[in-house]
Amino acid sequence: MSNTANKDIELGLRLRAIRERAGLSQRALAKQADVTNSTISLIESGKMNPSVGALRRILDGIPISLSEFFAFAPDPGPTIFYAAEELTEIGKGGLSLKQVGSNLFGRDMMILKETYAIKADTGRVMYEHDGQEGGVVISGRIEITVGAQRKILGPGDAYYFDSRKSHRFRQVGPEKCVLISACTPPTF
Amino acid sequence: MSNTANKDIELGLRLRAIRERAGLSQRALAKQADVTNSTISLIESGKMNPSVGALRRILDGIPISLSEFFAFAPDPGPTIFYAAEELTEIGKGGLSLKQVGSNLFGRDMMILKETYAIKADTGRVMYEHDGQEGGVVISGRIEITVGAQRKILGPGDAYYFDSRKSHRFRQVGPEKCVLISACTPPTF
DNA sequence: GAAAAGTGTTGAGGATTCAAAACATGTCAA
DNA sequence: TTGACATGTTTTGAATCCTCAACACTTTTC
Repeated sequence: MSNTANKDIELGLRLRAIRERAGLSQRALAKQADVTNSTISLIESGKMNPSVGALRRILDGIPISLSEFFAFAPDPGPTIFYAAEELTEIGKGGLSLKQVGSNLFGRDMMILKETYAIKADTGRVMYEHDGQEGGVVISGRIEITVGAQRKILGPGDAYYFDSRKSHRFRQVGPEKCVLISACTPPTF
Repeated sequence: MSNTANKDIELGLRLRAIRERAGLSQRALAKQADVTNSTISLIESGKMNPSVGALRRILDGIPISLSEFFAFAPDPGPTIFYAAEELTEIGKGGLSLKQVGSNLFGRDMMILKETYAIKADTGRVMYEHDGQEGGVVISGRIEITVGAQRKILGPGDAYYFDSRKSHRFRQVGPEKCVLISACTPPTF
């Protein structure tokens, strides 16, 4: 028994939870996974530290990816959903910025629905702040300048850049532009 | 040598890429990870199928989580703009996930355009990962379950929650559902 | 009720992992 | 060159995984 015994148990319980959620018995899973039932039993009871290969075969039989497996866990909680009318408007001028929730508490990101009116422009002054930002254009067209690069994006196009680069957004074309963006951290 | 040899190599190359990106030698990582350098060498050259415990110790020394490790896709790119066709498709089944840029490294966020076909469902298995996620619905309707809470969202509605809560997305209604989401972190 | 088939949980043994230390390069400084 | 130190690779042996098989128990079937 090594110093990783507790980790083994944690891993075992995780496997058991997922297997049971999938409605499989140890033997049924073993058959699909090309592993013996004893292996699964030992893993689930924390008495064995499986090889990655064995675990992979087992998870393939569920099926679930290794990445998903190690990310899985059960847990419940607080304020989550926002109706369209509830998005808080923080824009000004020809630029409407609708924020998902408040930016203040314990948020790692700010998510915005941005609507640029005809010729709306974040201005000649380029913004620079810590963090990163990205988004996807929903409708209309917008010209984005990041550092020395400039591009016009249309519906479905997207962007992602480090916010420390100077950047500017400018609506172009005959139609207002809507995009969904996210930025981190939520500092202003 | 088993039938998982190619998988072993894949895993080894993955480890090597991440280790080198972290600027660590095999011995340096071995010391931090409380593993011997030979173990790392054998894994990287695909001659050994490590135990989960060993791999965990090694990744702790980098550090990177198991989930991140298995989610990592070697694909660099300082790109800023992405044409609609260039968004990388990472979904499966009735669920289309189009990612703005490709994976983890140096990114604080992942931004997705998610398209749920009729009755598409992320499944009963609930996911957990560190970080937070949020999004805005563009069209269609979707039922989102987060922990004990459940709600149906339509165009313009939004959500934001801690990713450690178990969550599930399920398309409802007669029309496919499109939403833009962001999640954090692909941390390091 | 007894047989049959299901469940998860143990031992024994061959196969594999993993640590320790040697091996094989290559680089840098004297 | 020579030595000192870095890199990744390989060998050897003890520890561990993993299979096969049997075990103990519950549920289903006749």
